Amino acid sequence: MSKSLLELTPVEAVACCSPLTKAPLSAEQAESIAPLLKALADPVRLRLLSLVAAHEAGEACVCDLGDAFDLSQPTISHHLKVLHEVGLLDRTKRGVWVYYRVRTEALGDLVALLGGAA
Amino acid sequence: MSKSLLELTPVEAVACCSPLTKAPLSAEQAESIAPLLKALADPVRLRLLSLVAAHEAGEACVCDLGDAFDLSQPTISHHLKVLHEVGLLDRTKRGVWVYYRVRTEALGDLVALLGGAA
DNA sequence: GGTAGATATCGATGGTTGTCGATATCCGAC
DNA sequence: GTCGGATATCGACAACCATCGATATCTACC
Repeated sequence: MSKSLLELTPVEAVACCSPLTKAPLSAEQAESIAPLLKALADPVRLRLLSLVAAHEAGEACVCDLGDAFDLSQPTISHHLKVLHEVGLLDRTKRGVWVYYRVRTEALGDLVALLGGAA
Repeated sequence: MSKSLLELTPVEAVACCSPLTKAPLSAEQAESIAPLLKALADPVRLRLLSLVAAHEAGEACVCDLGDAFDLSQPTISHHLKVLHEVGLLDRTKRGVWVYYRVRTEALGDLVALLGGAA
């Protein structure tokens, strides 16, 4: 590979490994993948991801997402940023509004890592 | 269902939902599932799970696991407890030794939730 | 260019978590 | 029964994180 694992985003790193049930993860692999799971391991972010994924056209405007939560606008923005930074959400600005879209291949790679592909 | 979501272990709860890309998770569902992902979202626990899963016969003795890490024995024990409590690892004591085994159906349910089954 | 609305950033704070050393518990062997 | 080794629990501490209010930035529109 051309880049070190540590230079990759978590979603890129997760595609590098065979299923964790087949061969033990190296320490470096685990360190690269854990941030992706950490991003998912929050109830608010789980729901945000789910809301975006299940939204029509596979994308959702931030203005639609906040209403589902009893949280401040900065907090929602923070969670979306976390999901974006690990590579789970794509971000597009159209006019005043910002739209997020799920990077489905990222979820697919994670599923493969967890052994789903078998 | 007979039990409330909140009475279930995370691995039981994760089997309750359609893939999060198909329908938005409820707040209650997300709260039930997040602990399972939180348990996975640590590099040491990822490697522990992987080591156990990839070990011969699908189970591993604690005495075999500690050597792979530069961590104290209580820390390894703590991480194994976390994985056991959320339902990802089964625990069996044979004599002085304790063996852990991956609950593969738990991983399978998680994969289904993340959309792997499609 | 000034204003209003949408989203992001900043700084602070309380709660959570990974780690450790010390200690407890459990079990087999002698 | 007691000794030694394997594992778990406890209490403490530092690092991390979710959340907030205040504020900044960006864009369309008048």
